[in-house]
Amino acid sequence: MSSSPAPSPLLEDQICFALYNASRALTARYRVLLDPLGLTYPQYLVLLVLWEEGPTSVSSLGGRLSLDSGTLSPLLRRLEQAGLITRSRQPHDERSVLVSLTEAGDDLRGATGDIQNQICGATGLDLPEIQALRDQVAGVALHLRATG
Amino acid sequence: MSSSPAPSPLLEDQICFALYNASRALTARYRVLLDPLGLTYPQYLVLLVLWEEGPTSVSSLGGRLSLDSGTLSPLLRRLEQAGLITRSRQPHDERSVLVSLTEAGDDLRGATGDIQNQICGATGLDLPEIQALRDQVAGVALHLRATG
DNA sequence: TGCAACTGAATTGCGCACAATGTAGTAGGG
DNA sequence: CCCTACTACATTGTGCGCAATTCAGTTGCA
Repeated sequence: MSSSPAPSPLLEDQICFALYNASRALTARYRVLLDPLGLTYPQYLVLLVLWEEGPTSVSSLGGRLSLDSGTLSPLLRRLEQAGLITRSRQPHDERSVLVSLTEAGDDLRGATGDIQNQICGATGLDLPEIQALRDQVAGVALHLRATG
Repeated sequence: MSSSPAPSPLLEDQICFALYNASRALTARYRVLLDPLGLTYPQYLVLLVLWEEGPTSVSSLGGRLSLDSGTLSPLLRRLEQAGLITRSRQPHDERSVLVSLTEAGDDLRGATGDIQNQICGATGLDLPEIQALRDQVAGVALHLRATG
């Protein structure tokens, strides 16, 4: 008590560790479900955007997912090699790359139908709780990105 | 409406993406604060445990942080090369490696004192809100890991 | 028109995460 | 005392995540 070793915060007290830990735990649950489809979790997120929006530029994907080309370029290359997407330069602007689903990529949508239910069940929360927590967490992320 | 392209969930509706995104956003804020100290965020977490517990085995660190030796071994090697920790085999069990802070590693504790306040401020929440959110998120992580 | 500034992707380098494997050390049963 | 099983850690390989750089293509302006 005399030299007071400074009050460094306990690990479990930190919101940051809670988010970091929960995010990894959730990704691990997704891994079990996505592995049979040959997908990783970030790849699945990219497909979600493509299923929702149709053909999308790399920069637009990056905007939705907050990922830069350093992450997306190799990820998209692997999806292309897997035959799930195609990449083509936009005619009116050769700098921009348009990412489109192949038929195989579109067909995967059906195979992922039940994943969401299983994940929600694994959280141990009911749907209103999940939605409330999601909105709170999304609000924090928005505030962090906006004031960065 | 005729062929019903299947109801794949919207990205923003997903609790998983919210956690994934918030975790990365928070790590990005830490990066700005930790970079001047030559630390990464996972390295900072390891130091938090060592400041709290004192000399700790690799497996104990892994238990606290939910990280395996594949992640911790190279991370600890970098902390050792930076002169912040030492690693030594336990005399009574040569399999176990005891991780201890050097004086430089212990001194870093003081330099990290204000980080926590700055991070809390960056979330846009007040302290009770942060604590409530932290407990909810930690509960989800616990449930996910326990039922995995 | 020519050229500087800008933009969108790709590449490079480094540090996690994590599965799978390897290895040294320990413990326990015969 | 062996021999097997087990444990703790290290290593290898793959895929993010992100900063920094490069490069082709575009835009704007003198």
